[in-house]
Amino acid sequence: MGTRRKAWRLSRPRVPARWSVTAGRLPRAEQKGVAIPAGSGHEGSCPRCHTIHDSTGGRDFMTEIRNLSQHVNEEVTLEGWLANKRSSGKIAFVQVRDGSGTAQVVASRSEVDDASWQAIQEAVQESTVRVVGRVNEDHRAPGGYEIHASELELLALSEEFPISPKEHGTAFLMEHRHLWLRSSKQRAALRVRSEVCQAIRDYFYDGGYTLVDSPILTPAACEGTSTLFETDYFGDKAYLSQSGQLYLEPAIAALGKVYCFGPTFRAEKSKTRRHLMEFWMVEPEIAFMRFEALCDLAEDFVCSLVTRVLDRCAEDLEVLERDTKALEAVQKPFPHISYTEAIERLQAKGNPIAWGDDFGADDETQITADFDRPVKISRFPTKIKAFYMEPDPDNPEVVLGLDVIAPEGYGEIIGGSQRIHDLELLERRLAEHELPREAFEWYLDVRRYGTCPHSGFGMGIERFVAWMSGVKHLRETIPYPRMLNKIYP
RNA sequence: UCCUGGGUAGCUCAGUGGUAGAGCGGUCGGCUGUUAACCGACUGGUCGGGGGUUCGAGUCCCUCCCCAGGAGCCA
Repeated sequence: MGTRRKAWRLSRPRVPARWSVTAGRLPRAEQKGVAIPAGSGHEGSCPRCHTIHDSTGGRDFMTEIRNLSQHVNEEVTLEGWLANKRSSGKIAFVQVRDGSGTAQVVASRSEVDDASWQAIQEAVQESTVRVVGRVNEDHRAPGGYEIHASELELLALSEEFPISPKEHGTAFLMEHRHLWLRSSKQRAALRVRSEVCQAIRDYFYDGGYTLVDSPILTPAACEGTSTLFETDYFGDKAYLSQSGQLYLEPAIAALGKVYCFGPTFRAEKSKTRRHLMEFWMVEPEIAFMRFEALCDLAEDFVCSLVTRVLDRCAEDLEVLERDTKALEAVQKPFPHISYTEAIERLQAKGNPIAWGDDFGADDETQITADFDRPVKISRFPTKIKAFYMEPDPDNPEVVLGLDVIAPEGYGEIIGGSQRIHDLELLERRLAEHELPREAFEWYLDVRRYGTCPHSGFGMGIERFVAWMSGVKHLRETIPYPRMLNKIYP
């Protein structure tokens, strides 16, 4: 290491980055101590919080910054990235980020050894460091806790970090997406995403659903409408899945209530803040569920997720400057209007839309503008919806389809329907949509071998996370967005 | 694919026909409680590519490339 260090170009400490300092994250609800069984190889771990014993050198316990409040007046060891540094000659304030939070480290010239002081001078933004010091409560420190360093070791000097303290354009940031992830708002949005995904799994697990993974590589279009990514499958054509729904329907006969949750792909040349080429979708499908129950499920599901995010992501929402009042208003029941009523409402506002037209982005915004929570719209004209949707028994011109539109312009977050369970009708619809019958034989089997009414919906994860986070563009709700003609990094 | 707005220093931008600019960054120096620290000095350019008009083009014209936002489609 010593020889390596000499090879590095020494440079002066950099001026602080503007990245916000989320110091000393308090432990989340689950982060309680875990008992470490003897002989597990982790005997060195702190019994009060998840810490990692550094087995390579038998050094002190390594503490996660989120747990600092549990170590007041104790000496701790931290390893992390230098997020920011300010210096006044004989005293330095170093913000260290370890993934669990950011902590302020205070180093006085008179209290650290020469090597540590030299390391502090040399370390630049995003260098990795090891800090040993005592945890103090101090109102002057962001987060309320700071570490008075006794030692600071420069583990790896960083090259000049491209993301500097002042503003950057989105094009530049997207080129550096892998580095942009380190900034506070990006970290907060990804944590919200993680929480949403966990909440989804918990909701369905607790509800008795079985996870049924649908294939990514499929032989044909699911709905026959979207443009799909094509790939070679040993000489045959295969397509990246745009929905798992069709593969879920056979599974309900085996497992009753099922869901899939994974990436989906659309090759449409959509270039808007509400579209990605690769996005994640969760799709429940339930045997014997009729339309009204589906509407209730979608509503309950959304409310459950919103509550969970408000409950567990308060700190992240603050970093994101999300107005949580708008989310707190999301309570049952959601307004529920028919497609026809939605058209009438739009026309009353002077919108030239006609019955039979599909809603555009502006139309959706106009509809939700009247409400403070998501809006359910149902019973769409048969011809603008997918082939598998069950006709309304009261009016065969419309189908038992449901869209849930998020407020604040985030658009359609849920689309679902009761499915056609009658074999003959489904065969007719396939023909009307000019879909290749032979490719759907397996799908028709669901109706041949003991059919039942059933329903399901799909929810786009990124749109939901964007709505929760108050982020305007979906690209900031997924770690590595795939966008029109853009696949780097 | 179409519509609109852009491309000037590492980054964000100003510059509407006459010497290429600012802030931030970077480098050097100063500062013992900083909060996007601050103060001083220094550093920084194929003005997206090509062609044209002009005594003279970052600026006007043509063309191509790239980026952003939106439309259609959807989650």
